[in-house]
Amino acid sequence: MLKHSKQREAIRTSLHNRCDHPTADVMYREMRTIFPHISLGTVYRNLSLLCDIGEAQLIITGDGVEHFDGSTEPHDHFRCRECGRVFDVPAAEPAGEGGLSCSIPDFDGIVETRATLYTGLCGDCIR
Amino acid sequence: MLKHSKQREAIRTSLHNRCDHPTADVMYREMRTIFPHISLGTVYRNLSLLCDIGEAQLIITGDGVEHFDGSTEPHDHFRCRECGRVFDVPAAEPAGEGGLSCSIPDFDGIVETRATLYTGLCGDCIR
DNA sequence: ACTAAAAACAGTAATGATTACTGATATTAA
DNA sequence: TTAATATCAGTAATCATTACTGTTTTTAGT
Repeated sequence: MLKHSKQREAIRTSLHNRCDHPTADVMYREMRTIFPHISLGTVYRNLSLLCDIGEAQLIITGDGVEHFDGSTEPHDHFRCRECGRVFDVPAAEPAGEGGLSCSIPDFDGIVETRATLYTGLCGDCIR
Repeated sequence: MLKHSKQREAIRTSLHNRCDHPTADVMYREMRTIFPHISLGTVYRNLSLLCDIGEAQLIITGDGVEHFDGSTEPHDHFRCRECGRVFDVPAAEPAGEGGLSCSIPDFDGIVETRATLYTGLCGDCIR
């Protein structure tokens, strides 16, 4: 049974208002401005919980840390290898006509999720 | 300057002959049957080196461990959430006509790599 | 073939992100 | 109001990966 908590509410609100894709540590530092005694474990637990209930999504970019995305709309990501920032990009394929199940030809399993990650140099880092 | 080593050669050969996508630990256990005193650090170092020189590729699946792929042909991956195995699947988009640079519309950066990961249930785990 | 420079090694310690544990506090259904 | 329990803060444990250290192996140049 899920109970309300100020900490979780603040984490969820902040994540939804952000346009970047913060790590748990970044969220922790932001939350400490509101709750000076908040625990890093609380941040991890609630971010994980928000992902479980579909109000956030976990992004693995290969940089060794978990990123969290407040948007659950289907879209892809681009990580700049220079500055490390993660940007949203439009989904490569429209979710319509067949959906994920038809994403892989000649495959006898069930596809539940698809995540596409681009890497390279962002516009800022080229200049 | 790159020097030859028996350990690296064995790691490379084994990785190229495998059809799965082993972790460093799996490779370590296999290599110990050939070199009983091989170090885990040696396995990590050489797997990383093979990736650097383009003879292997690192796959991040979000299961918390690094997987390595002996094939550098462009293709995507599917990870079964039940058994954890990682399968190859054909690349979603042909590499031709424009290549990666044109993968993202209205993007002012440079796209160097694209990795698509599907998750779900494999055929075996459905049954 | 001999030798010296340095690449690679085995073994081990350190790092760092994430998770698990513990006793206290806050929330909520009855 | 109260009892049950979800959540909390604080801290310790876990575990994959990386870094360090002294030794061995490889190889270019003589």
